[in-house]
Amino acid sequence: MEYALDRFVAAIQAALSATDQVPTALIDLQTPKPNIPADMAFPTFRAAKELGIAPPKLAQDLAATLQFAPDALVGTVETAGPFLNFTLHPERLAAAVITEITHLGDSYGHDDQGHDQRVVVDYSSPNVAKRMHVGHIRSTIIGHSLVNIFRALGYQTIGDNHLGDWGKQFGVIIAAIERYGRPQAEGEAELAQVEALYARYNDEMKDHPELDEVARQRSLLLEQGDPQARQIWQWCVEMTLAANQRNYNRLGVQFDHMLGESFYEDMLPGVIQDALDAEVARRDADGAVVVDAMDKSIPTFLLQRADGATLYLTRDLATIKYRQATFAPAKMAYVVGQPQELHFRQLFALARAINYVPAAIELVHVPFGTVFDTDGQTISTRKGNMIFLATLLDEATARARTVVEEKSPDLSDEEKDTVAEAVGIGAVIYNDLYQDTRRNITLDWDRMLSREGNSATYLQYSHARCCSIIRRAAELPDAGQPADAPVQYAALTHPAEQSLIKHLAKMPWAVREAGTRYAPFVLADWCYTTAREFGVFFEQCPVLRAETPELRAARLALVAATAQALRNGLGLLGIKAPQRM
RNA sequence: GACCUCGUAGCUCAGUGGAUUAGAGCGCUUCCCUGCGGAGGAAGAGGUCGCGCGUUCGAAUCGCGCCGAGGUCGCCA
Repeated sequence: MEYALDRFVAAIQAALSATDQVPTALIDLQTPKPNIPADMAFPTFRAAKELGIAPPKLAQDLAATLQFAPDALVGTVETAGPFLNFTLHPERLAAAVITEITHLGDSYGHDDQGHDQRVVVDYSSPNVAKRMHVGHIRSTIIGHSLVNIFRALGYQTIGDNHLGDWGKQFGVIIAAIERYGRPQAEGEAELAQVEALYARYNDEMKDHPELDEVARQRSLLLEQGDPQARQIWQWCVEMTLAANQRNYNRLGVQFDHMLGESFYEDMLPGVIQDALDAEVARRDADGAVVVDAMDKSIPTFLLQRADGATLYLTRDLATIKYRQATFAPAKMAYVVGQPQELHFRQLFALARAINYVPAAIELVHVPFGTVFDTDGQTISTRKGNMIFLATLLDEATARARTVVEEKSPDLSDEEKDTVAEAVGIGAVIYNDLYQDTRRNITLDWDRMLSREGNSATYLQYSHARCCSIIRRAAELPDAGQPADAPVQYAALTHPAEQSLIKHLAKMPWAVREAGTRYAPFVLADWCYTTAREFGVFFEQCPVLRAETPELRAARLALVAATAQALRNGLGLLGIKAPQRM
């Protein structure tokens, strides 16, 4: 895709090249800082040095000879010492950007850079027989947004929920259910009961060592495919999926695959053998399969225990092999907490060493920071400060509902519910996406559900205000402007209008950067700035009461474009944008 | 001890080689409701960009060394 700003940059590069005064390789354009009155700049330092000219002189010479097409998006060219500054042509930009947004609609900001390429995103990955908590929610929200972003960039995106559905703990769960019976509840409550049974069995095991033996045996039976053990396990998986699905539905999350750890069990002996054959792993004296340190930053690790059991890393290795063989993706991304950073470095290094994935394929760990409570403690059941996803969403929605009741009493009950859900869930999502995900975050209700400043509610509110203007415009009698008259974009000369338009033009760049950096916050930041720019415009530029019908029509088009772009941006973050709230 | 991430305003964070005044939000001090939704907008106070040395015409940004915070380091996931 080539958007207005892309054409602007391309025109500058072409014109600079055409002067024959500077080699194309030395043309390095930059977006200047906001205090510089220019939209694109060419700092001539490097080029001037290569050419043996003084930078200001080169800038002057270039400025004197640059030629642009009469319809180019370039407005003015000026030198500022060693800098060559370019501005956008205000009227042409306004027309170009607003028409682009109008024509592309929901796909404004999308791209085709991922054409013919696939990307696998591994995210959410909750454990079976456990409720989802704050850790999973970060993975779910960040991963979902990345899936949206890559899809928008034209990649065929495969979201895979790598369920923790295998392991020793199932021996205990099966034994517990046999001993105490299946819980009789629904959804999240049923899951909570299974958790309780698990804890109860573990407790009882301390005084009755024979129970430990039973659990061990059930674990073995499950691995051997015993029908009864298998059946209880299957029930756990389905029950967990059903409970989680409610959370996913509320968050708007859908997966293409839910291939849990159990799916890869049969492949494990094979990948261990692959590692041994490739001579990147060896069997040590105890019988464990060891991968020796490859590097200072990749210390020794194990692929198989001395007793023959496999490990987390073994399953992840099988997963990589499977994904490569099945999807042949250009990128594989793992949205997993920062504490597992070393694990992924080891995993990726090993996968490369065995040649499971070609060098051209990107293997990326997208780490996210830990969630702490307001006392700086990690969140855990043991500390009694655990917060589950369902509770979080309920609480957020309930709080939003109170505000909706207060601010918009005229909405119907049904509308209030819809808005409260959008606002509450939006706040939860935004809390995980508005800043660099690597940062540790503090779970602070007041901050998370804040409605002011850089918050989801503020963005949604800005969008609703746009919609309100559009709605009222449709109700007003026609102000003498025929509906099909061409919009006079040239009328949009107010600084607040220009600033907003320039910012709307940047959305495609924000989406691309969010993709290359695996950083949804880049897009969140774009949305926030959009809302701010609109806020200024809203105060300074009356739309419905504009001085002339032409100006009103042009501003209306700008408002509609703003709403569309903001809605698209929020959509990529996974946040709903109600028309009224 | 090694490795990873981070250290920017009272708090939470953007900016990660370029251009007199390093940007936001929250909080604080003032303004703006006879005007399209005040869940808004404007203005102000508040910063030796953890410390030091170096590279460069130029460093919050790159390199090295410290200090501080969080995390990880073969038989958990």
